[in-house]
Amino acid sequence: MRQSKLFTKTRREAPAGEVAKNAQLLVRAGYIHKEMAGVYSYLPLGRRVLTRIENIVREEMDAIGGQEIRMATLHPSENWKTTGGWDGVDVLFKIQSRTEKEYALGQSEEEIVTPIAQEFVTSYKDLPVALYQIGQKYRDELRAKSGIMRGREFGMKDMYSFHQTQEDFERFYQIVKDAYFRIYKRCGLTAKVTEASGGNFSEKISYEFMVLTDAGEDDIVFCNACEFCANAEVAQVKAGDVCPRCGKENVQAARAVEAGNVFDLGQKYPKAFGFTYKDKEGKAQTPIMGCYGIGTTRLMGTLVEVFADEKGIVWPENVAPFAVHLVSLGQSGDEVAKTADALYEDLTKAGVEVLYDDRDVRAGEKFAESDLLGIPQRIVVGKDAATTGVFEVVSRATGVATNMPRAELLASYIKK
RNA sequence: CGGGCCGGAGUAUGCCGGUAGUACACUUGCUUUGGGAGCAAGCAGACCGAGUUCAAUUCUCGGCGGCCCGACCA
Repeated sequence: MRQSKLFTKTRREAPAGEVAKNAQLLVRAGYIHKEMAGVYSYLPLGRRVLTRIENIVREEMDAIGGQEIRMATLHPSENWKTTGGWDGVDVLFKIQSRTEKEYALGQSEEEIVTPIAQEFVTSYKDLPVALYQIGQKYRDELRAKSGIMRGREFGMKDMYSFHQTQEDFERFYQIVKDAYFRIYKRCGLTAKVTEASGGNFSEKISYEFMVLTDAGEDDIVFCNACEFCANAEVAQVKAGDVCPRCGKENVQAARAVEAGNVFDLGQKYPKAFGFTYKDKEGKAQTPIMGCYGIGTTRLMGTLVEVFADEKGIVWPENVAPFAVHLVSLGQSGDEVAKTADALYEDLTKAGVEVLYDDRDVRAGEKFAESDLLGIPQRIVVGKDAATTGVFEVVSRATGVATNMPRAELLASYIKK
């Protein structure tokens, strides 16, 4: 992609009154556009990052047998009235058509997925099954805040599983948990899982996946030697105490952001819809249900919060909008520009995703913008590169620069 | 939902009861070219409603919108 053709521009100044680092940087760098409080559009750069995050989530969900579907986000009010959510869920957006028919906007999809499953799951042979989607969610938050971390419209992966027994749900939960940890790891994050109450959502327990970052809203305590982790508000121990589970190490405290959750829904929704299947004896049974969420847009905001430095965004390799930022310091038509053009062609042919800054602007502006955009690797093409064929490769995260001859540079990408 | 602050060119801001000024961005020209350049010219602005006043962008009230703190948070 040639930067001269890229839609959007960077800004020098952060938008007024925007305090959240993720929103400041993503708006300044031209990744997102704010529509209103808690609602953002994703511009080409932002959409690329979000797609990469979604693809990581998609791969991991597919790998554990999840089947991707696409559910409606405009919901019939009847489904919500059936489960009690119409009056019971305060963040539910309710809308009315011009003929005064009522609808809800999806803030979660139990009310849709349960009747879908009901139609196709009629036998114990159809279980277990896990359905998921990646899409928009709408929540009527009283106060949207923290940029894309807590909006009224946001992206989420939500998966729903149905099982014959509680044991089978527990088995599947362990599989999902491992997949979640792989997702966070691939995004460069460290996560812990806590047990929490299910809120008004479920009388059963729920699990929250917490990513360690000072930008979080929750305080947690955890153990490095075992899986112990709890919300500090309800924990029986505090930092420095011996771990209550393994006794091997002392508990640590940290700030964290909730980046995923799992709810043991029991039979609440199947019961509400009268969803049963026939067991081996031909008797009607009600399935056990679980749901599993990961906020994709929140994950994107978390990555900005965790990795950004004073110069701008720093993307982990696996989610960056481009792998390489090729910065030409030449002016269109000169030898430097021709050298950069040729390298751009070769890298693109090699399958490398390159953002090529081919604009006729000054070097300082290009470097400042490059730092702001946060692409992991920068290749600088200056006078030296044009004459010697040696290119300067700089890591955005570490700032370390290395000089590589053209052939070696190309080979390093072909290996990958 | 309770409390606070705010609302002006595309963006960010200074001053002000009576010519709305500056910077960046954008357009044109010249110079410059390895860390957000310089000069010159140009384009472009008061959220809505009511009230006070000779006169309101400025003061008052209401609405709408934004941000922050708290509460809330599937």
